[in-house]
Amino acid sequence: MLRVFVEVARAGNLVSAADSLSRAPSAVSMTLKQLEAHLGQPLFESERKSHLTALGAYVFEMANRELAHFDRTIAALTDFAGARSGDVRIAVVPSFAATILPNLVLEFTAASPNVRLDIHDMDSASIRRELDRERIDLGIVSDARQSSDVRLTQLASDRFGVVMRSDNPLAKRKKALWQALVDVELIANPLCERIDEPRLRAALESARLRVHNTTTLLAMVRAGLGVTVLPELVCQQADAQIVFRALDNPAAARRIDLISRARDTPSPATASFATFVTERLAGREGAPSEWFQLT
Amino acid sequence: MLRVFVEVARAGNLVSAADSLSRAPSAVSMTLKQLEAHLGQPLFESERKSHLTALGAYVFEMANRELAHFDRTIAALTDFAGARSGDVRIAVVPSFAATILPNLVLEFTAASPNVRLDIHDMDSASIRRELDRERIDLGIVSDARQSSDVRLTQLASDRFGVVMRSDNPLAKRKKALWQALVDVELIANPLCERIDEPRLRAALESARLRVHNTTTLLAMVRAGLGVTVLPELVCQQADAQIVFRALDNPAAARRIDLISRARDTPSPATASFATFVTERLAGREGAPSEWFQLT
DNA sequence: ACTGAACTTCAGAAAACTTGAAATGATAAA
DNA sequence: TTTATCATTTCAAGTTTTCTGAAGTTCAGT
Repeated sequence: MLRVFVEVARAGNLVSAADSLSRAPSAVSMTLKQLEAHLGQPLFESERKSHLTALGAYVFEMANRELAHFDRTIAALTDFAGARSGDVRIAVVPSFAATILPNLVLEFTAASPNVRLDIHDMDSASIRRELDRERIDLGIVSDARQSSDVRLTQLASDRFGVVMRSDNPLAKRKKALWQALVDVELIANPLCERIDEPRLRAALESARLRVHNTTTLLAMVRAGLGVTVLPELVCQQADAQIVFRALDNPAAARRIDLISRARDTPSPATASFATFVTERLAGREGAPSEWFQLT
Repeated sequence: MLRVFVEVARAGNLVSAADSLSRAPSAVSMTLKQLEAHLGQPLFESERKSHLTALGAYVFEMANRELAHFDRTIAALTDFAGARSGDVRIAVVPSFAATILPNLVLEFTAASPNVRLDIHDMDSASIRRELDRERIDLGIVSDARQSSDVRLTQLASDRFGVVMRSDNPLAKRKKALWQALVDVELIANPLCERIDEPRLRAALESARLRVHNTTTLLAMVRAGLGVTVLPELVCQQADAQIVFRALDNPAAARRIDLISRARDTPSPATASFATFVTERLAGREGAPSEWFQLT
């Protein structure tokens, strides 16, 4: 009713208003009459709808404001529903956060300027905890355990390999890398200890150094203190002095998984980001540098 | 749709929401489904409508605000239309403004607290001019001339009479007052000069004093400088020292008229005040003190 | 697995809205 | 003043939307 009235008042006559409302003039006339009946007063001075009464002027002003307000509300609602706005809280393992994530975020925010991403980086166990506490909406973790509480999607498979300084003799060797590990100075680290391979286990037994922090670990390798075994993604952060050689036969890899609370329906913005990340990366293997091309 | 959704979200279940909306549950269910279809996302976590999704929570908040805003707008519109709010600019001749108007305003504002009255007092000619310039909505004037530009309603008839100090011999006389004027010291004034009566005209011819301002005029009478002829309403402002004796045979009176622009539809508030004043006073004659009883 | 309450689906009924034709009213030109 | 024209309203009939009650499905709690 208000929309019809505003259009007639703006147009100054009923016929062209009916036209822009895609209604027959009689329909517009009747709606207008209903509104006047509701208010108990005429809205126009004469039968020709060109001059407003005092009431008409007042209603015109108020109705314009109301319609604008309503349209804004509906736009906000559909934007939110269409994930064109909203907040997404994400926690990501550091290696992914430092390598793949930036490009993903760049592209996503370009497509969805009104979605705000709130990104934390922490280890997988913390991510899982924060997810349970509803402090984050999505997590990107490695080797997540299946559970009824989480919805899990594998994003990629991250190969393990030997990490060494470029002048290391092993850098030229392509095969039998597992066997070679036994003979070199190996620096242990938590990431590689989950691999179930006898030759690696043996090498780790005799390791004299164990380093937790990745940056420090790579610094050790760069200093020539030894080689280590890491997922390819982690090495991406290192410079050209560091060389990565994938371990084959058998291949070893960790999964990179996207997790969310199974009990909740994700917010549209969250769902939108999750879908975006999944479609960009799902099930990808091979060199991390090829996982993601910026379009 | 928003109203239905908000009610269901508030109630926490569909059946009682349907009840308070006076709809069958199936109708509510369908409306809800439509809204979800519009948004492209579910609004509730489960089929049982107790837990909102992130989208549901957002829509609930926005819809609540929107509905409140809308209801306020509609209330303002119907208030204005029902003249329960608005502005009325009125110009009134001083005698009326000082005597009858205060009680009228008192009663009107009590009944319509959201109508704001903007009251000026000025002479009839100025009122007519201000009305034409659309600087006032209503005028209360004396002896307005009929015209196609103004809508005119007679509010009352204000008798002329002789005004004298209480100790004047004329005060005891009830009859033949016109004749008596010839023999007394008459103070001329513009108001009485419009009366077409030969004996008054003769008396005015020989008047030695002519006073425009009413307050000064009454002060002259009070000082015993003579008697004058005034409408009863004007004398209401005077104290007990002043006596008014109506002139009969023939009776003389001025009209008090309510005027507004004929070309405009008055605003509901204006119409409401005009109706109120008219119904309270229309066509009244006799002693002004009886014109208006505060109820 | 059963029960009962909550919700959904469906088809028909009711209400609201829309339309085109004809009548009415207003303005402008003859 | 009359006539012509155009805008608006009224009316009856058609169309769409919304609503209802009955029957079916799902879910939580026994």
